[in-house]
Amino acid sequence: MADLLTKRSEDYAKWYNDLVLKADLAEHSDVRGCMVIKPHGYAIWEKMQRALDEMFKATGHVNAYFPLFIPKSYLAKEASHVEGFAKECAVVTHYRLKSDPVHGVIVDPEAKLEEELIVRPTSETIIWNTYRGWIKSYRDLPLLINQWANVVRWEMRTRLFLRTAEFLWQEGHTAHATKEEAIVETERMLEVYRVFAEEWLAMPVIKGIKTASERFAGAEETYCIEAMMQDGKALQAGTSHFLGQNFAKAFDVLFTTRENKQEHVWATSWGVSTRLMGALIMTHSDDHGLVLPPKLAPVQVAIVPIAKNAEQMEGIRSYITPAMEALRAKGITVKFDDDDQKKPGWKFAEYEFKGYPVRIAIGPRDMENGTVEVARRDTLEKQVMQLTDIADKVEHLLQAIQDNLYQKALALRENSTQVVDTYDEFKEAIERGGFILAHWDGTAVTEELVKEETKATIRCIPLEGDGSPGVCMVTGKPSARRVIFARAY
RNA sequence: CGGGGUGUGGCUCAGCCCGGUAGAGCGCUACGUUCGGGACGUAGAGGUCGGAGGUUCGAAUCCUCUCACCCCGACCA
Repeated sequence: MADLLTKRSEDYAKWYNDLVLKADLAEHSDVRGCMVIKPHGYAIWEKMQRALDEMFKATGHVNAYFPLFIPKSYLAKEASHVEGFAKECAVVTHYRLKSDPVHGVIVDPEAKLEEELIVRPTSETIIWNTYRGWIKSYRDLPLLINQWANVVRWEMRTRLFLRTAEFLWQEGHTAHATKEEAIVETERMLEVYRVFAEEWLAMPVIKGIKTASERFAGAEETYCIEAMMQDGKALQAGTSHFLGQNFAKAFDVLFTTRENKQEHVWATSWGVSTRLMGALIMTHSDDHGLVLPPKLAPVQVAIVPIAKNAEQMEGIRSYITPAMEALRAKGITVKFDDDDQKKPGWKFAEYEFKGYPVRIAIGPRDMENGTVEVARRDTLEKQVMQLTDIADKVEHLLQAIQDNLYQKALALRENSTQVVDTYDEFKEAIERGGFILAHWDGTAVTEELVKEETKATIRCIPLEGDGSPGVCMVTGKPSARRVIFARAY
């Protein structure tokens, strides 16, 4: 069965594509750059959504929904925002088709829109245009809103989950009375993302700030969490932006202060997308298929009965039912696979490939011995356990798997992080891959030079870790602290 | 948007150079034997060869155009 999947060591990109397709996570649609997210993939996304949504609610946010279509003129109101997104917008120019003897249907030339609409690449503009009507006084602030939505960015090159023309995400958009409060919000949501990445995805991340060239179009400051994939490349897993008063000024959003003065509000926005699915896959999965952290697995425990006939099947069912009930009482999701069309061996391979964290097999031998066979996906270890207290044992095992995945990913990142002081060392280090901590003089010129010569970009200026000053590895000019360079997705 | 590649049953591909009316494996259907790591046997079903035009007695095969997808570059959550 190993030949189902390209090995990571042979071709990492192909391994990823094969895995996404064969684990039934997603497939390409007939529309270029777009994907169909299949039930197994979507179930994982739903678990991410639920966990994040609860975290947003717990930090005082509420959900709303803003339109897919945005008047073209809105985009033009914030200068750097236009520049960032204009090149990749889908535009709606007509609102009607008509039948045509040759082509079936054609766009009705009579139905041209007076003002063309763009399909949102992100919603800052329409949201801030709306907020103008909602915010009049400091009493209306802060305004803490999130939306779950799809957005479209017409990308040249796409990859399932990592970069698609249409993707699903959440975007938070908040308004505040003061700069300080907006920055606190930006940092708070970044921390929410860190906790989510580490505790749910079991994916260690580094919190940092983007350089000016990597900053979100329209932001004063872009914060991010950066993760390292198994091939040593960096992946931006989430961003949180301090937008200053840029959008408030562009859309005229003023509020009356306590002192009865008119001021522009301060804004943030933050988002994570279905790209996290790609991050999840590339952080944990192996040559045997998908590996899911238990907290995000749609089904945590698959139970495979080994039965020759319906009678044995029922015997096994009643043997294991108390344990299943005990597991479910703990909130653990369990599937008893009584499909008699498929053989146990087939099921083993299938659950392994699709990343079910724990598999329990029960056959006649176990029935005699009062045991079950428990297999864990992360290490592929199998052991025979007494049925007694099996729910407790599995609960602990799930936790152990969650922890192990995080620790393994952390160890990989630490082993693949290099500290260098000279540009020559850097050029060698970047070929080995991983994160490189090096001093940088803070200029876009140096950043661009490194990018051109090595294809490595500054992933972020870390918020934590060694913050001691030094000199730039390229120019020798003063550097405030080491930054993270890497090749990135 | 440049450079390369591929389109043939559901999937992976052979056939194309050198034209003669489409094949394999997997999957699928039925029946039987099986069932502790993707079982086996027997019998079946399933294809406008991406699309359009052309050459020819005859095109999956040759020519022209076109569409889609994949990989590599320039741009990006």
